[in-house]
Amino acid sequence: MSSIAITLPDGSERSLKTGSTAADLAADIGPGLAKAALVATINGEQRDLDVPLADGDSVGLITDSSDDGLEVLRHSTSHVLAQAVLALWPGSTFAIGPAIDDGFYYDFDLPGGQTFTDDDLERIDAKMREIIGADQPFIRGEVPADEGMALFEGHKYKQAIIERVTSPDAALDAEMASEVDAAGTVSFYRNSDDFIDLCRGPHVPSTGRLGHFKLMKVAGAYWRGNEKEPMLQRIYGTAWSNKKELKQHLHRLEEAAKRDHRKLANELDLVSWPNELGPGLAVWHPKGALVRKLMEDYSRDRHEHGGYHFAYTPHIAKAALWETSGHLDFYADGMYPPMELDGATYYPKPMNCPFHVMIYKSDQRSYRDLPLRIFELGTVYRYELSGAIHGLLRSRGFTQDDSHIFATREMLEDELASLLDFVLSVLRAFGFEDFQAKLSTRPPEKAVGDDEIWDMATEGLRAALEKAGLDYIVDEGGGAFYGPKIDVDVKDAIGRAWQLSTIQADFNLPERFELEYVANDGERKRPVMIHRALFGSVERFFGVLLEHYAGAFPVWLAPMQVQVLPVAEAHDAFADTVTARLRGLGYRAETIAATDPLGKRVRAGKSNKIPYVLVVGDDDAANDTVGVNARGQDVERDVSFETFAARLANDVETHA
RNA sequence: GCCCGGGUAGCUCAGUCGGUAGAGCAAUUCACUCGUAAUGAAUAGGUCAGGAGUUCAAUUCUCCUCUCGGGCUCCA
Repeated sequence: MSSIAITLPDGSERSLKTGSTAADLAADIGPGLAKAALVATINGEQRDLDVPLADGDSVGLITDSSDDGLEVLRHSTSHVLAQAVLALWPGSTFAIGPAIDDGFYYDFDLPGGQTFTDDDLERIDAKMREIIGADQPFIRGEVPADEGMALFEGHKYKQAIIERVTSPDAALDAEMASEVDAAGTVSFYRNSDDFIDLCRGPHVPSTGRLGHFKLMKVAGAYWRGNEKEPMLQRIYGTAWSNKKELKQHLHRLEEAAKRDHRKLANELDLVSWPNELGPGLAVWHPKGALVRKLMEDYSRDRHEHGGYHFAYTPHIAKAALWETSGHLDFYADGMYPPMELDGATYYPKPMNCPFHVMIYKSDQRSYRDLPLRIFELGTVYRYELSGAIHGLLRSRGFTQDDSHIFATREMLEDELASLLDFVLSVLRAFGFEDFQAKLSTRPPEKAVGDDEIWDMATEGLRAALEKAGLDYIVDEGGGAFYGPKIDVDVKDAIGRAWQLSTIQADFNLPERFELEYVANDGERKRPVMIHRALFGSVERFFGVLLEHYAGAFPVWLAPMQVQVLPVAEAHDAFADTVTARLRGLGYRAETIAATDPLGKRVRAGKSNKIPYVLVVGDDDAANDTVGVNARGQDVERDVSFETFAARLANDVETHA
């Protein structure tokens, strides 16, 4: 047979000469595609373009306009990074280098424990561009494992990978999966006489296809992600199909940096982290505290109307409580150390749950009392690793909007459904519209509770998600040992996902604390507990809101809602009456007296992201009007006070 | 906790190849009284994160500590 038939993704067939490769197919279809194609899918599997095709193959061509193509491009760029580093640091060795979101990384071990500095990135970048300029082909080879070991003589991490993936019971981890095939043979790619890398592939045909990349940063990373293993030197980069995409990505990073809540907290005078306090401990300045109070007030109001009972509990408790709860057994590392006094040992609380359990236990409970919903804004202290601390998003002292719901098994499903509705409703009130949920089910080992209750709770959570019409993924076996859970992520204004709310069933604490209620048949039964945090932590939620709104809080949350600017000193008195009237209506308003020029005061108001900056002059004093500068909008002159007040009222009412 | 990089005025930063520091903004005072994103001038403000070492001399070099940032790990 001198020709083969190939099926294309659209179902059409194409006839090619025997021995043709995927690259030939691309060329046959058109020169544009020949240039753009990076890899092929052959019968559903990604392969290099130089792979010969067989009669009857289904073949698709992947370009850099697809996610798959970008991934290949990034993976190939990581190889070029490795080649550059190995060339520049003789004696260095390399571990793994996968594609990741937006880019790639590669882990290295430099001789003599050397480390990269930021300056090294420039040298590496230059070397990489040299390699790309040389347009070296990526040539695949395959050898048995033992030959592979010889091929990577002196490269212990590569050898470890070969051993790992070719051992019969190799549990392939995801990171290594991109390195090799687990079929007793290993594949590698040769770019030049000096460089080969263990790799499953596929790769772009040659290094000349690459180039729109930027090395971003140097970081330490443990070999195999295990803190017991050696620390390797990781270089991160970003790579795109063209210059414009790369530029846009860098621009997005800049925009995200502008929204950094730590930067905004400083600029807007909301929160600070004095070194004197210690890592992960913040002080809330008046403006930040005001926003937080508004958030908390809103939360309390919703909970009050949602059938919750408020509670307050202490910040410390004796060791016995934490022994019963189990925290000292499995969470001691995360707890602040104990305080000894009066012959007893006290711990700061890392969680509120045991206290709410105490409230439950303070009385004999009937099924008629259930569900019992306890709510507290409870401040907890956790000893987070110093390197894990991140502004308000991860701190050592924070306030959970913590609810514990005690219910019977029979009530579980309805309760979970209404809880989820409640959570979503409150999140929407804060301007979040886009949600993604995760349902985590029973872990394969070590779980408490019988099958029946796990099923009931898991199905209850699933039903709640279905009923709410929420997108969700299932993390099989991802639940805690004490019960299944739902985590809710929200997407912010620039598309980043934040995990905020959680609803967790708990079969463990009711056992440990021997909780009971009297059922309608007089029997004593064990209730189920549900942990539910909505903001997660007030501090973290505040940080997320700050980034979501880029500091421009909606009117109902803005620490200062209106500034009134008299044009000149002659108008100070009228400005004061406008301010006083607004305050009388319950708004947060202030006059900025005419000591500075108007332009300067307008600018300051805008910089502080004040929702409304009003300017009042002669005309306004005469006609009881104001000049309205709404944040982000053009000036409106001669607006009557009443019209403006109605607009404010509407903004606050609708949370606009 | 681990790897890398930082810490200079309230803020954003410059600077000193070792001779104890500078700008802009902010603050204060004075003048200007102004209809929409920075009026002008003057003044004040710093143990150059802290400690130790080397040196005639350290903010600068070295070491340690604290702390911040980026990652890793962790977040039952």
